[in-house]
Parts: sequence; structure tokens; C-alpha cells
Amino acid sequence: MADKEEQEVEHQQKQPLTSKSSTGGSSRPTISLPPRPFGEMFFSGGLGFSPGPMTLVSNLFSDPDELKTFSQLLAGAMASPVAAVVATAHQTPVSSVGGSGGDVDPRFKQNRPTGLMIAQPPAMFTVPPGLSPATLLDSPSFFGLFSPIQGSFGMTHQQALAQVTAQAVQGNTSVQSQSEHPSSTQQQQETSSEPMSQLPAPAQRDTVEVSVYEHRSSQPQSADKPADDGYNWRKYGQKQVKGSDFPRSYYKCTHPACPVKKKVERSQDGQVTEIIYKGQHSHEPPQNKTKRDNNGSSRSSDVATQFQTSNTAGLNKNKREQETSQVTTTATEQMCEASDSEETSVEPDPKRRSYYKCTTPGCGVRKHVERAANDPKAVVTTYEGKHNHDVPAARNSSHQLRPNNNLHNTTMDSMNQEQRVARLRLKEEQIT
DNA sequence: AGCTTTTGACCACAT
DNA sequence: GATGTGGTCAAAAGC
Repeated sequence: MADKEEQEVEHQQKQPLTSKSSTGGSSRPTISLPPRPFGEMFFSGGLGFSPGPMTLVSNLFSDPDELKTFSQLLAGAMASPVAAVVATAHQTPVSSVGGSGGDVDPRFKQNRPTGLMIAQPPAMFTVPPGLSPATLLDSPSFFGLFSPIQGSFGMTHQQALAQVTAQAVQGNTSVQSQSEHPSSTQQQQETSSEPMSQLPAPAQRDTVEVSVYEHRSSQPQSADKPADDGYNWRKYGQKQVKGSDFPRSYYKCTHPACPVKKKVERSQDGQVTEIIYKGQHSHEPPQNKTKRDNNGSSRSSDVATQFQTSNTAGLNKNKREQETSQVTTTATEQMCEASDSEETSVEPDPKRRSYYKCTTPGCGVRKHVERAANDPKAVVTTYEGKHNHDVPAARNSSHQLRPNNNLHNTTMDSMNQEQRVARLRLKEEQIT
């Protein structure tokens, strides 16, 4: 029974990469800030259905009417004592993703640089290390962030998100979610109580990523082993997925009765390009791993993970929205951001808000980098805007990956690679 | 001996 | 109904 349901759910979760790929290639995100504060899109007591976080995120931006300015969003996000939330919806030209929502030119996926969705994270929020899932989820601030959208989500929805979020905090504490807006036509079909006056251009659609980052110590990782996220996994299948250059491996948690599975895509050199988690662990992470003991926490993780969930059938009016929505967990991105030699480094001042601007003439892409106040190792990076130019070729080819000697570097390298592909020619723009 | 990985086959779903 | 695709199963092989 549960398996059947699981499969049904899983089928609704397909095509996670399409939205990501739509953000890549030559299509650059254009800043289109979330319709409302993040939390408002995540929780609501409304319709009583229980879509998963993917849909949460998807719905999050399903109403383009409520776009806020970047500053508004950022201000609201940073005001939270629990999590710094920055959300960005980037608009992708329909031409790059197909005329109907969710349809993506497979070339975009095939050509998708490794983990491109990480390269241009348009949105993210950070959960402070040490904050337990229960604390986080029980926190008024958290639910303030994810305050209800009237008529959007019900309690079960909250529970669903809570589970995934808890897992994110437990296992990796690094979540990046991403969803893709339906087409403008579809958007208009979405339930909305607000005017469409702030809709983006009809020829564009929005893509949203939400990221939670926590970075801990580096861990060695075998190219053939699933990333060490604190749990034990057993590989039960491998497939060559269409549109992907890399095989996808399927893992199950080896803990008895634990339903959690994950899918891992790796490049030829063993770098993790994508990890998708499904389900919630019914147990604590194994405690007998000394390398985790080194961190003083059994919940540390260096893995790049993705959470992918879905709502129940029929709960979402827009199926494509479901399919293209996802919650993604990634790790070490902020280190990539800070270490990107093409960009001005970030000073370790926790209070410093650094802004970067793409140096290409006419391109308005900006990047905001900020260290998490409660974790000096964490950096919150927010991309704003969409590049209107191709990636500079010289930069795109000039970077070599570092030796894949540990997971941290592996993931970071992967992201650096992506970032190099998505090269942002940025110069620091100090705003005081 | 027990566990994990590999891999072809099978199934369910979408088109 | 045929075909394509993703996910899972399960026997065999490896460690």
C-alpha cells in the first residue's frame, strides 16, 4: 500500500531537472521576486490539501501578482531570527522551455552543466546549525516566514513541508528548492485573489529555487558511494536517464523499515551532480561513524542533496507545475561563491552585505552575498536577475576541477564548474 | 556468510 | 494499443 502510494507520488515528482535546465544554458534568470514572503507561500490553512514542498515552492510563485522587490524580500528574510530567507523567481523565456508549462527542450537538460541549478541559485534560506528540526518547525519565526497563504495550503501541507524540512535540517541542513512557474497562461489559471498587474512579461515564466545551506567539514567520498549524509544506503538500481549524461543511481536507506530513498546522479569523474531524496527517515542517523563524531554532530553533511516531494493527485490544478517543482538540497555552494576567483571575495565580516553586479554591459544581473550571522562558515548568496548574454567563453573553459579528494570539494567543485559555466562576471558593488 | 553492488528484466505511467 | 521513460525488483557477482 505504502509503496503504491509512494510510487504514485513519485511519478508526480518527475522532471525535476527540467526546471533547472531551463535556468541554465543561455537563459539567464531575471529577477522576479517572490510574490510574497516565503513563508506565506509555504503554509496556509486553506484548501486542506497536502501538496509537498515542491508544490509548496511551486505555489509559492504561482501567483506572480504578488511580486515584491528584492529589497523587500531580503529585508523580510533577514529580519527572521530563525532563518535568513531570500527568494528569487527567475523568469525564463518561454522559448527556452517550450510553449507549454513544464515542457523543456531536452537539449537544455542534456547540455545542462553539472548541477546547474546550483550555479544560479535565485533563492535560498539558511537554517542555523544546531537548530533542531523541531525547534525550527515549532518556531513562530519559522512559521512566520512560512505563514499561511489564504486558500493555498492546509495543515497536512504544513506537515509535509515540516517533514521534508526536518529532514533537510537533520540530514544535510542544506536545502535548495526549485520550482518552475507555469506559463503565463497557466499562471492566470492559478487561484489568485490578487490582480495580475505585476505579472512578468507574458513571454516569460518564472523559476524559483529555495536553498538552505549549512556547511560542515569535508568528508572523503568514493565516487561509487553515495554521498555520506549520515545515513547508510544500499544501492538497488541504476539507470541511464534520458537527457542526462550521467547515470542515475537509486539508493535505499538500509535502516529497517526506513522508507527513505535517494537518487544520485554522478558525472564520469564521480562528482555528484544531483541527489534527490524522497521520504523521511524514521530513525536517527547512525551514530557510529567517527568522521561525524569529529564534527560533534551526527547530523552534519557534506552532501549535495535534493528534496523532492509532491502533493497528492489532483490537489494541484496545474500538473506541470507539480512536475517541475522541487525542493533541492545543496551543500557547499556558499564556499563556491566566496571562492570564485572571478568575483570579488567575500570578507568574513558576518555583518557585511556584499553586492555584486555583472560587468557585462547592459546586463543587470546582481548577486548578493552575505555570511550567516549565526554561522561564520555559511554564506547566503542570492542571484538577482537574468543574464542577457552568453557565458564568456574564456571563463567557461579556463577552470579545472580540483582533485576529487573529498566530498566537500567534490560538491564544491561541481558547483564551481557550474558556476563557471554560468559564469557571472561580477564586480563587487558595495552598498552600505 | 553476510552484505552490497551490478544489471537485465519488469512494471507503471505518460504520450 | 504502441512506444518511451523512470523506478524497482531480484538474481548473480563481488567484496
